[in-house]
Amino acid sequence: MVAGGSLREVSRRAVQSRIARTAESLFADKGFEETTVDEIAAAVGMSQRSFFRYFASKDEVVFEGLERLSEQLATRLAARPLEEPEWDSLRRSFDPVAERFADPEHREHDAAIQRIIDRSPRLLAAYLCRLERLQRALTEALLARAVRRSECGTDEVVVRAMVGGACACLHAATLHAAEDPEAFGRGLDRAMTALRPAA
Amino acid sequence: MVAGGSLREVSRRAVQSRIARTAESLFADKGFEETTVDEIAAAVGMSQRSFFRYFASKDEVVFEGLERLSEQLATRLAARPLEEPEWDSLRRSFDPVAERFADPEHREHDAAIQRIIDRSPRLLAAYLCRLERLQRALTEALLARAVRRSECGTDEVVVRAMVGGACACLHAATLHAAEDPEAFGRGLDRAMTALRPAA
DNA sequence: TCCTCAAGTGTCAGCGACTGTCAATCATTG
DNA sequence: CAATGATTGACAGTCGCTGACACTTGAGGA
Repeated sequence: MVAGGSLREVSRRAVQSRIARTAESLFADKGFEETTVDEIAAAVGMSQRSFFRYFASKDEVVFEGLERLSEQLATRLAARPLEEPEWDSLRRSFDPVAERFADPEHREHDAAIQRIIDRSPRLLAAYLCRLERLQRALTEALLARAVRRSECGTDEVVVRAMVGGACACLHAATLHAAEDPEAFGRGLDRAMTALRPAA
Repeated sequence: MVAGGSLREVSRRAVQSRIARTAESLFADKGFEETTVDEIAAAVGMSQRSFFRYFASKDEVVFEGLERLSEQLATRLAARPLEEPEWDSLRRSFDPVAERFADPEHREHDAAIQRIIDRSPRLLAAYLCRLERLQRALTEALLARAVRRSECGTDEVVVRAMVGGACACLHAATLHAAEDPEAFGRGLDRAMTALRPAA
């Protein structure tokens, strides 16, 4: 577990976020598909080849921040108390997302990114892929918890479905928040209350 | 609403499924990413350009059948009785999927396709995209139903989340069925029973 | 001080998905 | 038979992305 990273990694991160900022403004202006990697690289002042040394693909630029948030959720879930009902643990692990929506500055930025994603089928696909990966991570966390509680009879399908259901609530609230950003938290709570499993 | 389509469309469909069959066997042999469109076209006996006249992208070949199944689910849901609880309607609209898993011939074919999808990140993304589209369609169907029952107070976020939860059950059962195809139906029922909303 | 080594970069060449264009072909219809 | 419209192949081009190689630069040791 490395916290900050070496000096080299820090400067690498700095370049990455410079690229990301530049690219995002281009995407917002012209759209994702209409912006070529060459243009981004030129705007940053580097060759196309170097762009691909910082990001494995054009898609990744957009999801730079989301990746970190996603990891945060998984570690949060793992840190919840063992006795807490799983549904509540899932809800609590979503808190960082709600906090981002509460902070106006982050909200503005995230909304811009979401607009970019919604307008590009390719990006939507990539986004859903990340969501799927998040679900796998959350499922593993819950399964590991079940083991630690020495519940041998845990039904993997049910856990997977429950995580999927919770993430569906998150996704639905996010879509809803596209129209009314303030309503994210309330929407999420309504959805998760309505879908709460009986057990 | 056209049922069969004109003679031209029928022959077009025939060519499409010939391409699809050829492509699938190539994918199964060498993998999706490792098979070029040129190879597929050559194997079918046409130019690459013509391939793209039948399929908008290389991805689409794989999802030819799934698309139809998806439409089937949406129309099924719309046809369920108004009084039926939404969760039950969703479960019933999934019946065609269960039936496919029950039929050994279809199951074999679908399992092959699923293996292809699972081995390619790009295809997984495309698959999740279709699932998302299915969710949109199902959500619309349920919302339309609420209108017909003249329930004005329907919470769109909750409906969206509920559909998402049901589809999460479907997805979880599908993943589970990758290991044990016979267990699809049981897995789906366990998941949907466990996640059934209280209301 | 000079040499060396490693990291970062630019250039170039190439692959594969996909698109636009145009001319040739083929079947249909009058 | 001639005109028309749909289908096709051939070709050229764009864009995302990768591999190979040469160059620069800055840090550290001889």
